[in-house]
Amino acid sequence: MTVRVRFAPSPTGFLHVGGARTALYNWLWARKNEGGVMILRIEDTDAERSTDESIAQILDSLRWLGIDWDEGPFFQSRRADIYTAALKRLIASGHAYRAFETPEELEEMRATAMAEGRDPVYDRRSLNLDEATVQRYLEEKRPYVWRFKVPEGETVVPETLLGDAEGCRFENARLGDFALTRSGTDDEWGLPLYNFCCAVDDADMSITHVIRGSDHLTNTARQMMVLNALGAPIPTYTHLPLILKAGKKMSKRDGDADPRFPVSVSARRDRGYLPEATMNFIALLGWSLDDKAEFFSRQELIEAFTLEGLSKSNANFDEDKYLHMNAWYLRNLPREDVTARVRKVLDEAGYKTAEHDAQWIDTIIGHVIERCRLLTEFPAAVSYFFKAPEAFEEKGVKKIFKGDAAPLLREAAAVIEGLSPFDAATLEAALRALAEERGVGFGKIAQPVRLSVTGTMASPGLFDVLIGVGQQESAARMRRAAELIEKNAVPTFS
RNA sequence: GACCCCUUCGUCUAGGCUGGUCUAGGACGGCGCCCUUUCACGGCGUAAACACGGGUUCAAAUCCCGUAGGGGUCACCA
Repeated sequence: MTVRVRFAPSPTGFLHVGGARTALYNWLWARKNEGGVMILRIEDTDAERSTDESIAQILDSLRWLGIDWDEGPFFQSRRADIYTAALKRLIASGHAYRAFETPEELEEMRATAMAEGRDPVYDRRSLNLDEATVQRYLEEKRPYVWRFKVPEGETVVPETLLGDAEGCRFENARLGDFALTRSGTDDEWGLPLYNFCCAVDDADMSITHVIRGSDHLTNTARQMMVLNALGAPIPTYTHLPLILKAGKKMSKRDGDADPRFPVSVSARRDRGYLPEATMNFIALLGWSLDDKAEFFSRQELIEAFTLEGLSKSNANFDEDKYLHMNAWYLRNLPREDVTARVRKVLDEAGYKTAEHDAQWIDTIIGHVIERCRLLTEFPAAVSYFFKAPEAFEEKGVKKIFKGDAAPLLREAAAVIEGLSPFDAATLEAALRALAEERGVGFGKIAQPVRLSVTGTMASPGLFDVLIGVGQQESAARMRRAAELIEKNAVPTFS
């Protein structure tokens, strides 16, 4: 049997990491199985909340992650005929009936049921309406919804992950006669609702495996009842544990409130996360291969992925681990690949990398690469290679720009200026010689030099920095720093 | 509240189906050491968990029951 899966987002906001993981697992399952088909279905039956902008952003995020699809995107909003036909079949077979209650009546019904300790489900009052009353209501043009008449007994959701050997069981009556459509009249059919469309589409698209968040578990029982009523085959279901944020379900409503920890995929991209790291990290939130494997390329993920490897319990989103993984990819992806992406970020930050020697750009990126965890950290990290620091780290100035730092800097500048060739070995020998000559440890020279050239106390190896900055420029910066120290006018930042 | 689901280090997890090889392994984070001109990277080491209570068994993290805790769902949203 060919595997057919779908990712079915509702375009009511951006794609968040939970949705991305659902998409990923479906995609992996399709790609892993010979001939597997990934379908993208946009569940936009809620015209009020669905937006074109969301659709664009969701597709964009999926593409960025490298998750592609074989069929679709299909839009439920354009499949009205299919749902109408299915509804007619349900009506004809006695599985659907009109319900005339107003929202207020339903609200009251729920409140009463709760107060009496019953389940807050629809009490079927319209089901028991006699024919004459129904006719009268219709003539009065009273709006109504079509409700699904749940059968007696129970529904056992065939679950690959949760529940017991058979799956998860639900008592149909407790699920209630849910609405299939929004309210309308005979002149104008009400628009179909989620549980109905979803079931119809899963059948219509011959979906074999439904992989989605476990927040849908109770919906699945409803959808199965519709599938059964339609005589459609039942796919197997896999309800994924949820990704928790601060212990609670991660939702679009959380938004990107905290800019440091956004939940949307696009905001993560903007923050400087790599798609490779994102995919890898997300894959491991609820799935694992064994007790060793951590890093998976796209292809390795496809090969390793199994439904058995899924975890049953909810997972917390660990920012540190995500960051760590991103840093790993920065260091381990092919260098030219990373360089290209970093150049883009640098250009966006105004560095105009095309105006510099490509080899030089690549070299300085190499110098800071293991000090950056996000693409967005690069502009600040390479700043002193492009321009002299305007201010110096306050802590460093206090600690290092003191004593005989200024004369030492002037001497070091003179040494550096006269060097030929200007390479790491020569530089090191000369600077060490100077330290020895002055009877100080190498750090006494290295630290002021670093601070004067970069403005900070932390940097890549000193010789790399000096070579990257350039012979004359380095010497000039050191002299300028000496001057500032002597005038006691070093501009600082903290 | 009702229903459903889940429960191994702070976090993500391996192991659980097929009880003994688990004095519970890995990773992130923490701490310490090494490398070292700083910061990183890297290396080494270390603290840290089977929710609790009963069973079953020669033997339970693994099987059963109960309790507790957590999560999800209870729309004419998806």
